[in-house]
Amino acid sequence: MTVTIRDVSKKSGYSVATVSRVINDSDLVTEETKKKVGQVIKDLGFVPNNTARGLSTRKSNTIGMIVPNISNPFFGELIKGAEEAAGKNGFNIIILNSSYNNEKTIKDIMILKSRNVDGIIMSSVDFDESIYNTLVENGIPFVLTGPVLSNHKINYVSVDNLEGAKKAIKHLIELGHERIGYMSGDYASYLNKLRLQGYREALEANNIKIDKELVFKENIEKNIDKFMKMKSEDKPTAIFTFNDYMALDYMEKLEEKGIKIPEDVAVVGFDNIKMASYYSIGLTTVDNRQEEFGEKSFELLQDIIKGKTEETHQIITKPKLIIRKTCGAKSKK
Amino acid sequence: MTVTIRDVSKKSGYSVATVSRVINDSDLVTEETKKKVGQVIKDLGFVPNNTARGLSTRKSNTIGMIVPNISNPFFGELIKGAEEAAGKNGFNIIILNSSYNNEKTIKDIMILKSRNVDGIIMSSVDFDESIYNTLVENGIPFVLTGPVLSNHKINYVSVDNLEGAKKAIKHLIELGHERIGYMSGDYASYLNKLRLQGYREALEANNIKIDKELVFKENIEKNIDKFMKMKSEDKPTAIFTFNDYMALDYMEKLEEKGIKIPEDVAVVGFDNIKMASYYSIGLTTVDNRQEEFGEKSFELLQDIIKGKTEETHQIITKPKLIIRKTCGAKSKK
DNA sequence: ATCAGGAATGTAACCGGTTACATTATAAAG
DNA sequence: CTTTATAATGTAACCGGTTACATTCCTGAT
Repeated sequence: MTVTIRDVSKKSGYSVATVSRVINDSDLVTEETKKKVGQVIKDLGFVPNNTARGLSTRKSNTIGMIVPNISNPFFGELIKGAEEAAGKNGFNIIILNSSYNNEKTIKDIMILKSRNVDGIIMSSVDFDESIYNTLVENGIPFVLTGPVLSNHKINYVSVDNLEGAKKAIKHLIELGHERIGYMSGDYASYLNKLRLQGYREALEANNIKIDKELVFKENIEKNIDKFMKMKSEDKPTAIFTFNDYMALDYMEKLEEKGIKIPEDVAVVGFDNIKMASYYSIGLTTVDNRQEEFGEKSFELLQDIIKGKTEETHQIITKPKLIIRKTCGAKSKK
Repeated sequence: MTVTIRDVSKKSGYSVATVSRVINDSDLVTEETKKKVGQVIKDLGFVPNNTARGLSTRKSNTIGMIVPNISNPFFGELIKGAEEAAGKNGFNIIILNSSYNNEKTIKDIMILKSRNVDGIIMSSVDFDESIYNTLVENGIPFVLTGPVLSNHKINYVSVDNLEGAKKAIKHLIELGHERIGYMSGDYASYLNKLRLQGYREALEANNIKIDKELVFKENIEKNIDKFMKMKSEDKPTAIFTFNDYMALDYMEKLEEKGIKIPEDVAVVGFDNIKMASYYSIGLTTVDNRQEEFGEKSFELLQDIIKGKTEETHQIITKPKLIIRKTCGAKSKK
């Protein structure tokens, strides 16, 4: 039923090898034969079977992508960028949802291995030793997205988190704030550490001494409690949050308590998730351009797969501050 | 380097056929041999090569999924549901982004064909004849998500749009509204038609005569203009929008003009996108449960692939009204 | 005219599984 | 103790491509 290379061979009078060469646009074959065979291919509606191809070449032109949560647009954009770049290069993407679970991630890696993917783009928040080992032992090329805390030299693409945090803080300082708080949750990720460090460095660079009381590292409820109990003159006049999701959460809680944003306290987030841009929120934030990320991750992975590069690469993109309403900056309108 | 079935065969002393049977848990093989061979498989770390498997079985255990925009959480949730259901059944998903482009969609279908996917879940907004033909001519099982306007009997999973619209309108009527408007954009999709019809039927069922002036079918700007120019006694006191994205857009524009929601006009959307749930928005809307959709789509597709069903199926899920703030209903809090 | 060497094409093994069919072992029946 | 049916295992062809190596065909040099 399905048309194979041998059908094309028979009908065209050329051998399967030649047909194969035509398919792969080899320069071992004349322009004339290319035309003739090409015509037969069209006539028969022949489409090369990628599975068969993959078996003999040991390549699948497929890359795996493991993300914690597909429905989170943050990852959605990442996937979109990667998918587009992949498509342009004849690759397709198999998506797996790890649900933030490392055991599941390892299973996923093995699934991808059995499918002979050429490489994996990992967006695992908590990249640990067991994941690293699984990837390396199975000889699977991979690229990580996001900042990576690891003793191993690893390929990754990440935004410059330090720089992003600094831009946010610098902007707040320029708006006249001196008591700037940092609010995260109580889960101490490496990412959190980096952004907090950026916060500190920016303050120091502007000769503002760091007040430990302004670094809120408990869970959201406790942080809000602490904030509410502070004397007004002690309260921060601006808050930089670990990420946009948290910023939204904090804003919700603060507004419930009657705190006005940005009048009483300015807020700046990180990530620039879609929701941040919605008018009634207008969250000022640091854009880390997920889509571009996805694209770069794929490109790096492709270079690795094709053996264009031997060393590991750490690609750090520059973030951009998106000024909206919650920081209290005057809009140009 | 990679361990193959023949390595397992050699080391275990059994033939490749028996090893293959063990892998596939065939009951043609003794429990004892299963154990023995199983041990060798473990020892060698053998993982069956899915590509080779796919070549001989002509199955890939892969399904393709074509969506218009991966980064839109609406589709993200759909993908998530499908991915999870697929994973449980040993399937993986290749994602393709059609960017709302039908030509791209057809190319994507051919790519998926060359990859021998077992079936496709399509979430094409504008499912036309050419797409239908491509799928059928290539003998690819497929399931559509969303309502389908087609002369052909097609497998699809959709929410009951009529019912959803009716629930929304009924709720507004119960809140005391009599002048209820319908606002869409000027792109007349089948989906739009269905929801508009639900709106009409609900009004009629409640003996409210339909006022053409309250159906806004121009583009958003024009509709807003028209609304603003209406005499206050003519203005609708509540608006049902085609979907949540539009609801947000309309709300933004209306609030810019000083119209308060829900005091001046109540708003109800459709889809229950994530943003709708955010506190400062609190959009009352109709939930069509995308994730469940993805799951059901996969399950239906699987039945078709496995030949469990001959006829076509139209699965219609029941939507649920999510009452938040924009409809003006008193909150229970 | 003869030959070397490169270009174009062909032959057939191979990738790593599956499975129809063949064979052997095992047990029940005559 | 055959015969026969059945269960367990083995042999080898096959899925549809790729590609190393072999072959044929030209062209230009001697």
